[in-house]
Amino acid sequence: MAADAEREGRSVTGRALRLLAAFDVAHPALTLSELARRAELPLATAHRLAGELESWRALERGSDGRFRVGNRLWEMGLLAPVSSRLRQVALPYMQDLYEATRENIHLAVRDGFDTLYVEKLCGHRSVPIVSRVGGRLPLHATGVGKALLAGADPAVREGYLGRTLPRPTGFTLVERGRLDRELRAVARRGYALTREEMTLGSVSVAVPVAQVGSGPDTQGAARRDGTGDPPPEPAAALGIVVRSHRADPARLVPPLKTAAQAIARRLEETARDPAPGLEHELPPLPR
Amino acid sequence: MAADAEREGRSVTGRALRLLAAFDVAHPALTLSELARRAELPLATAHRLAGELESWRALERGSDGRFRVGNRLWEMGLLAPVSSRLRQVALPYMQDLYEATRENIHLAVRDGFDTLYVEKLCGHRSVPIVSRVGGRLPLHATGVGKALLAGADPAVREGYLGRTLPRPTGFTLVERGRLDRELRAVARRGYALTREEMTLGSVSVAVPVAQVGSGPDTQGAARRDGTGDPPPEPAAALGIVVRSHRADPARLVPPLKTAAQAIARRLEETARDPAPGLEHELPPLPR
DNA sequence: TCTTGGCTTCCGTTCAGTGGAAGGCCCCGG
DNA sequence: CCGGGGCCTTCCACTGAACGGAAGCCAAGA
Repeated sequence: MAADAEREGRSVTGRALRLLAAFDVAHPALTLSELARRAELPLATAHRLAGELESWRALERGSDGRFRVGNRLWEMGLLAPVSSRLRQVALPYMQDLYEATRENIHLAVRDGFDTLYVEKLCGHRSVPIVSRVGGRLPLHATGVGKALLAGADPAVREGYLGRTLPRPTGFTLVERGRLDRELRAVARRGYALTREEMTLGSVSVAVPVAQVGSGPDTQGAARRDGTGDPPPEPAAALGIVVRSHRADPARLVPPLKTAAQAIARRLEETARDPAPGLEHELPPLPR
Repeated sequence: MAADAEREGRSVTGRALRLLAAFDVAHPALTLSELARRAELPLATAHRLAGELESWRALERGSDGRFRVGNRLWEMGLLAPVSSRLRQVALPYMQDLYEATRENIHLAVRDGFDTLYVEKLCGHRSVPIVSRVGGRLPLHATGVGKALLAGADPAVREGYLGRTLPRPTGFTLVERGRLDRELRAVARRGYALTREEMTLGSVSVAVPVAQVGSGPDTQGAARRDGTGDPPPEPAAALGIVVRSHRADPARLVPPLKTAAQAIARRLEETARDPAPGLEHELPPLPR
């Protein structure tokens, strides 16, 4: 740890990124001193680096003197594949699902040991829900999370199950054996069902969105041979959250599967073609 | 320029940010060499820095060896106020507008001399449109842009009008005098109307979302006195884009104004209260 | 008035960052 | 089969950019 701490912040880039990482949902705006404290940097250093980040508009400084994440960084972030490809492709299908059900529709990916929420549609009428776009929740307690974990690389599943898992409600499965069995069932069935395992009163149904042949050239050809590579981890998971007293959530599975398949297909298609129309973009140089 | 170029990339932070800035909509995935060329950095330097950014998950490297913007950066970006406050607050009202009209609903802010699109709702049925969340378009050619420019600081308006303006269609107003008159009219009316000035066949209507008293303590008190500070620049603009043959787009103004007012009010309210519920967030330390 | 806490600037020291060069890999064309 | 041209990676001696302690400024509060 001493060695790690030694290594981590030693590089300039590292220090700069530590400044950025000092922001989170609970602290979206920080004074210089707070920033320095949270990033564990000397004030003078934080001042210089934050100033530099500001001049590049990675940070912005409000009239109150506080630093916030800058529009430039937000713009950059939108270029991440989760947003610019996955979200883009999935959105119309998610909207169809929303309009048909008027419930919370979720799109998530696995990021390390977390469910990372990529998009969420909800109206006034939907169950209020803890998820947040860009937010994280444990994999084992959410519908989309179980769908992702069930399809994940065995090594990842092992690693996940080998830890002490948080237990948001009394219904959350945390014992290794039961959770493992549940995940196998999810994999077999092709969908995950979660009953109040994250939030009391909420039930969720989720299906994986299949990863297409990873290369850009596996097109119509018969998937290798019958044998082969273990099935690739799902690209994402698509889920719906409803009130627990709603009749038969399993009824939602077929439309979910249809949408997931369509998304997977479109993901594969768009993996090939070049770039969409470019416009009038990212013009101003900083400083 | 020589001096600028000299200054810009000289700092490590600068170099790192140049790497990030090498990505754009048309180039969301870059090989190391492309990255180095686009950032104008020696290959060895780009290699080292990109590796460091990767270890912090600001960049990710695909199985094809290409770098892409990382999920971590995307997550960070979502903490920017445009997304975490403005978008958050505006979204439900935008959805109401969408459900009532089924047309493209836009939320945008001014960023320098550009319209920066913060959110966009559109269904299958809406006019296909050039805007993109996180994308930029000229201020003078779009509905939201004109609403923003009309309310902007006079210095900004001056600066904008003093340049040579792009002319996406034959209907775009680019002569200084006419555009200036148009902007005054927009300010007087309280809404902007754009007829095929950006895209042939599309018309848009937009209203400003008022900036609330900037301090967190101007609450109920009478706005200073009658005299005072020039009216603050709008926080954002809200707009609808429809096909040009649709009857009377001005009919959309009242609902837009209502929504914009509601958004402004909620923005003011949420400016005060502390932080929303924090959860299970940003857990893993890199490397 | 004095204190406290936040912010900014300065400047001499030093060590992290630099980038040319060399080597490995793969693909293509002769 | 070999040579050339992409890519990517690693190495390492030099050097100037980054560091951060310290001092000074300002505003709020006691």
